[in-house]
Amino acid sequence: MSLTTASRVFADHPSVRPATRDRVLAAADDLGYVVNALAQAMMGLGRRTVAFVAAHMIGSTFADMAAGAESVATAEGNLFLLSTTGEDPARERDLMETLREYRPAAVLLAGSTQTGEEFEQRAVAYAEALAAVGARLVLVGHPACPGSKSILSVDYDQVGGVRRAVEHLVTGGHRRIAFLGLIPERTTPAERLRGYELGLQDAGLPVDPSLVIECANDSDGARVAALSLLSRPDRPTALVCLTDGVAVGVYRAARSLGLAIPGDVAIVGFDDAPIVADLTPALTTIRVPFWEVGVHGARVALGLEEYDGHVQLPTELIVRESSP
Amino acid sequence: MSLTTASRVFADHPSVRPATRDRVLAAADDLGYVVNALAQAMMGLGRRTVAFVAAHMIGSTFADMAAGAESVATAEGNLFLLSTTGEDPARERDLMETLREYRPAAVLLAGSTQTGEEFEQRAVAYAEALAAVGARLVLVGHPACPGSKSILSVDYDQVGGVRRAVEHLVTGGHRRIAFLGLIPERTTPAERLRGYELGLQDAGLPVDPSLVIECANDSDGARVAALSLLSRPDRPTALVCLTDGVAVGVYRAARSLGLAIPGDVAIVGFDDAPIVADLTPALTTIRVPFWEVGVHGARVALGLEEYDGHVQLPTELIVRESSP
DNA sequence: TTGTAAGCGTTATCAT
DNA sequence: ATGATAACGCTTACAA
Repeated sequence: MSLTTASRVFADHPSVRPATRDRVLAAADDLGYVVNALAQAMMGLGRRTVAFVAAHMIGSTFADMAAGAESVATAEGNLFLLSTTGEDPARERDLMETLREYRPAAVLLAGSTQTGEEFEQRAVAYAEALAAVGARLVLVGHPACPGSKSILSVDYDQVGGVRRAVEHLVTGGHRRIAFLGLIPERTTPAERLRGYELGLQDAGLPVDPSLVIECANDSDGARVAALSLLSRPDRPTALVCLTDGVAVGVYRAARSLGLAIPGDVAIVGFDDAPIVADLTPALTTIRVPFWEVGVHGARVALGLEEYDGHVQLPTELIVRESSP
Repeated sequence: MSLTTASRVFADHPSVRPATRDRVLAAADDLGYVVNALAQAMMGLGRRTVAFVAAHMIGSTFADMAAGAESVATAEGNLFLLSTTGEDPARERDLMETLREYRPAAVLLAGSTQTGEEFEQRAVAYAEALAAVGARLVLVGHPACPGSKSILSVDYDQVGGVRRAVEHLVTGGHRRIAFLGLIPERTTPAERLRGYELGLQDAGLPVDPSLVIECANDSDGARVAALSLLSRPDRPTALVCLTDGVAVGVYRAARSLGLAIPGDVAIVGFDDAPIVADLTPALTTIRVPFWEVGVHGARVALGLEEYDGHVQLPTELIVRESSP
C-alpha cells in the first residue's frame, strides 16, 4: 500500500493484483480521495485545457462559438476555460499571460479586432508566448492574418455571404442598396463591407459612399441611423445590415416611418440569429455556422484536424420575406 | 539569483533589492518565463477556479447565466471553467469527479433537473464530495432544495412570474387560460406550472387539466401542440407558454389558423429572449435576470456575498401587445 | 538581502 | 506484483 501502488491503481496499470487494487480503491472511497489533477498537469500529464477568449459573451454568436468549442473540448475529457476581455487590450494581454501560466493546450481568440498590423503583431506575440509553453493560438471568427502564415485561424465566409446577398437584391431589381452598420477599422465590419462592395461591383454598380452608414451595432443605434437614412428623398430601396440586430433596428425605423418591408425597402441581415425567421416579415439573412466555427477551432487547437493554417467555413443566404 | 529570490520577485515580496529584482525580471523576460500556476494551485495558492456546469449551452438563458458568472470570476482574476453534461446523469457524475480533481473554489450547477428526492440526494452527494476538496456547490436557476438546507442555491421567481402573468390575463377578462409546454417531472416546468395554478386559484378559477398541454420545449413542438389546442371548439382565449420559444411556436400556429393575437388568443411567454419585443405582435413575457443569477451564483460561490442558503431574484412581467 | 532545504501530490525509473 | 527514490516547479520556514 505505497504511493506508487495507489498511483498505479488510479492509472489503471495492469500490473496490480486485484486484491490490493480493491484495498486501495476501498481506502480511496473511504477517504473521499481523488487524484490531484493539478499535480498531474504540472508534470504535463492528464487532461488538456482549451481556453476561449472573447471580448464579450453577449449574443448568440460568441456563445455559439464558445459552445461549439466546449463540446469538442469536453467530449475528449479536456477542460474548457472561458474568459472575456471586455474589449480592453490591456485585459487581453493580462489574460493571455494568466492563461500561459496554466499551460493550456491552446487558446482560442474569438471575434473581430482592429484591422491593420497592430493586431497582427499582437497576435504574433501571443502565438510565440504561447508556443513557449507548448500552447497553440487559434483565431476563431477572425479573418486570416495574411502577413503571418504562422497564425492559425478558423473563419467563416463573411465576404461571400454579403456578396451573395447583394447579388440577390440586384436580381430582385434593386439599384440603390445601402450598407448599414459600419464600424470603422474593425475586421468583421470591414469584411462584410467588402462583400457589399464586391457585390455591387459584380453587378456593375458604383459604390455610393453616402449609402454606407456608420452606426453602433445594436438595434437602437441602427434605428436612429435608419430613421435618417430612410427619410432621405433619394432613400435606398434595399438595406444590407451588418447584423440581424441592426436589421431589427431598421424594422423599427421602417415601421415608424410607415414604410413597408419589402415593398418600400428590402432588408437583409447577417447571422441568422434565433427568432429572426419569426419577425414580420421574416428576415432574409446570412446564416453563419458559429457552432461549427467553434468546433473546428477547438479541433485545430487540439491537433485533431488537418489544417493548412486557415479554415474558412461557408455561409448561406437564407431568403425570407424581407427581400424580393 | 536563486529560485527563492526569483519566487520572491514574482510574488512582489518587499525584501528584494531593486538591482537583483531587475536582474531576475530581465532574465525572465529573456526566457519568456511565467510562473507555473499549476504548481502554485497544487499548493492551494494563486488564483481560484469557478466551474459552471449546465446540461446544454444553447439559447440565451444558460449562456447569460454563464456569462454573468464568468464576469464575476474573471473580474477577480480567477479562472472560469465551463462544461456541459448533455443532460446525461452519468456524464454529470463524471464531470463532477473530474472537476473535483482540479480543486476548484466552487462548482455552479445550472438549470432544471428532475423533480423529487433523487436529484436532491445526488446534489447532497456532490456537495459533500466537493466539500471534501474544499469546494462549494451552488445550484443556479434551480429551486432551493427544501430537504437539505446545506445546498446553496440562487434562483429566480418563476412561480411569481407566471402567477402575475395569469393575474394580468384575468384582469384582461380571460377565463379560459391554457398552459402550454409542460414537461413532466422537471423543476422549471413544475415551478412555472405552479405559478399558473396559483394564478388561477387567486382568481377563483378552476384548473382545467385539458388546458395544461405537454409539448417539447421548442418552437416546432409547440406549434404542433398549439395547432391542435387552438382548433378545439372550446379553445382557450389565452395561452401561458413555458418559454418564449414555445410562444413563437404558438404564433406560427395562430397565424396558420388565421387567429389574431391578441384578438382571438392572447399569448404570454417566459424569459424575455432577445428580439421577442420585435415580433408582431410584440410578445408579453416574463423577464428573468439570467445574467444576475449567474453573477450572484458566482459571488455566493466565491464567498463574496452574504447568503443564508438561498437567494431568489425577482422576475418582471413585461406587458406588450400579445396580451390585453 | 539572499540562499538552503523541505514539502506539496504526482508519476517514472529502477530495484526487489 | 510491489516499493523506494527522484523529479516536476513552486513556496516558505529557517539560516546565513
